[in-house]
Amino acid sequence: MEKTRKTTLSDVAALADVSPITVSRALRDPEKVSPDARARITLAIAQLGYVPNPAARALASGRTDVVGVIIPSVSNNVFADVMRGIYDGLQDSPLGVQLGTTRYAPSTEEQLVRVFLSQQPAGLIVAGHDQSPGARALLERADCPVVQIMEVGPQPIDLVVGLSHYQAARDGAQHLLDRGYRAPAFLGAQMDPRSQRRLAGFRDCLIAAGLGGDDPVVTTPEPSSVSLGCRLFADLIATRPQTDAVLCNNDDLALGVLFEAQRRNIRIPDRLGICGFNDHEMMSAAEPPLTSVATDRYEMGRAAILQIRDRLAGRGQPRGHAIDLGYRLVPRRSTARVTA
Amino acid sequence: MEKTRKTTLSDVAALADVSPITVSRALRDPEKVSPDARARITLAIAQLGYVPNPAARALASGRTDVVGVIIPSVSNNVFADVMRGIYDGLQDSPLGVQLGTTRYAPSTEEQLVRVFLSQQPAGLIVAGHDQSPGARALLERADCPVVQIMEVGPQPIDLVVGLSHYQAARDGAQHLLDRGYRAPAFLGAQMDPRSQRRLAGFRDCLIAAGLGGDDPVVTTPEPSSVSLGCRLFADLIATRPQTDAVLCNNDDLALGVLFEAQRRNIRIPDRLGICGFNDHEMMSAAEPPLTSVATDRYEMGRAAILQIRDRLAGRGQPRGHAIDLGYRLVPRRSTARVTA
DNA sequence: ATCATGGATGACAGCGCTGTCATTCGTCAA
DNA sequence: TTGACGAATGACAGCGCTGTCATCCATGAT
Repeated sequence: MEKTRKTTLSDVAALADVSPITVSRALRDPEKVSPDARARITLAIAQLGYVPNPAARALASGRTDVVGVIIPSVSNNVFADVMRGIYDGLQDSPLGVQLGTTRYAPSTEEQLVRVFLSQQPAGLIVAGHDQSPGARALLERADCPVVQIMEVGPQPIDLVVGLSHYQAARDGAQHLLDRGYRAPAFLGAQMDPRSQRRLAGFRDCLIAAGLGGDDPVVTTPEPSSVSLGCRLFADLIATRPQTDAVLCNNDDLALGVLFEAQRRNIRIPDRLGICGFNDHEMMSAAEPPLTSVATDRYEMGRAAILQIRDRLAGRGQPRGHAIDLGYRLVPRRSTARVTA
Repeated sequence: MEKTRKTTLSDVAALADVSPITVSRALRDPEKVSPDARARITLAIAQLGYVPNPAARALASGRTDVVGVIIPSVSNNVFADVMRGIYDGLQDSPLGVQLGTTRYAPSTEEQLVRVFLSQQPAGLIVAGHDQSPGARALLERADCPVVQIMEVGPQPIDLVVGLSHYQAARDGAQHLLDRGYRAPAFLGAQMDPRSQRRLAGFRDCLIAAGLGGDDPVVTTPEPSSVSLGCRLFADLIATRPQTDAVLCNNDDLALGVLFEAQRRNIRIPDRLGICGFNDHEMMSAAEPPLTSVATDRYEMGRAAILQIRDRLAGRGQPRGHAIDLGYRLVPRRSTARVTA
């Protein structure tokens, strides 16, 4: 097989009978090229099957069409939804994505920020606002839009799309109290900063209700899973048999609690109330359907990309702009106790 | 804030008192540089906080450190597991990932292949072996390793890591028959080519058992979900009330069937057997635990990357090499019928 | 002492594109 | 008719790195 040199801008230019720079402009900024030349160039590109070389573009212009995305993990289905939003937000744009995973390690995150920024990305999306001081300094100095997603909080670096996990969990806990549960517990896995904030919301709700005596909390740093929900719930009722409701740090755990409760013939919602977090699609399908605090992970990713696209188009929001996507308590049968 | 020019190879070279090319070599191929020079260079890099410019590297060398990954969707949790394997396989390598999603559209896939290949990737990972003729031609001509994942099949393009979905589903169906079920049905969503092959395995199993009379199959092109499992199962028993077992195209659907059966007080496994596909973690946690055909999605991603890394290191497998990761039937209570 | 050898290093050019001017040409007001 | 102006286009250089070949020097064999 013959080594065929890739077709370049100059090849297109020669065929279209213009100079290379005009082809470059036709690609980058069609308005600036006469309709006539543009037509010839378009034709030549099609005939030659020309595809621009992004490395050369990046080198010459000091910009890339890549958005860096730094998240803790790809297997967490919260981030799967976010990624779907990101990819949808990218539609009809020349942008691509470079994904990095921190595995919940701040040092890895800082390293990724450094590497991504050195590649002059079109924008950067990072999860949360608990970056290390070093990473934060780098991001503040970045000359591209930076979007912190997942969570709203104080002192944004640049743009923010998220919600208050503290409030969301606090409302979830309040819902349990409103339904007449008097000994709710908190179950958490993979206790990242957002989970910590949810836990704080739960605790404050109990304290405000005068139920803050002991601390009905079972957590683990292990990654979340349905099986883990079973185990944590087993631990919980072994140590606190009086528990009459659980606020779960996420839906996986809630599903595990449901299964374990079924195994032990614990009646839901009468003997035990269950509330999840995120409102994954399966929650409404379960039997009984499971209450959850709904978050819009998909929109989180999509909005983040749109923020970046707006900025690149020159009509973006100013530094410090935050979009609070909020949350929505979705009460279902798993907490529909007949109030005593 | 002052516009600080990025530090380049030459800056490092000047500080280390060597020529730029020696720095380049120290980075790329440390063996070829004297220990003395190497030490000075390492120091200079640290002092300056130098980070190489990948665009310049790519332009000059015609190679990048990016592996292109082309999958149908990021939200499908099968691919989430694959991605986790890919990222783990990347550990301790200079490689990065560029992800593209086809949304199950062959034309999008071909477009992505074209764009990715034009960027001279270090390797390419594509899902399945049902590429369009155009995409296939491009991939065959690619001058980088190409790994087809998910499925083993005839006429590999280059490397393959997968399993036989036909056999896996056929074994799943056979398991239902072995357990005494006599009217099993197939439930499928998002009927991509691999799902089609699973369906074929199911059908052939029934035919071989002399049960091939009608065609107890309910499918939909919609994306899979737990709720969809509920609905499809409702449709199924409305039209085929004699159904005594379901082989589900994936675990989401199986979970939906479980919930819907619970809602209708259909006893599992006696009145209805349920078998899923993939053996997602939740299957063992469910009540009753759900039988599934286990596949190793994580290893699929990891092995694909390792194949590419081996190739790049010059000790790779020859073109046409296929790794069959197989599958494993995991019988659980959901099909533990007391055989009549 | 001489030369072949190989390891270490360097000079040069160029990868494909775009930023920054400069140039050309047609149009319109004076 | 003339000059000013803006739209369209082009020339040039250079982005930061690496492939290729050339050079240098210490070593050991002759």
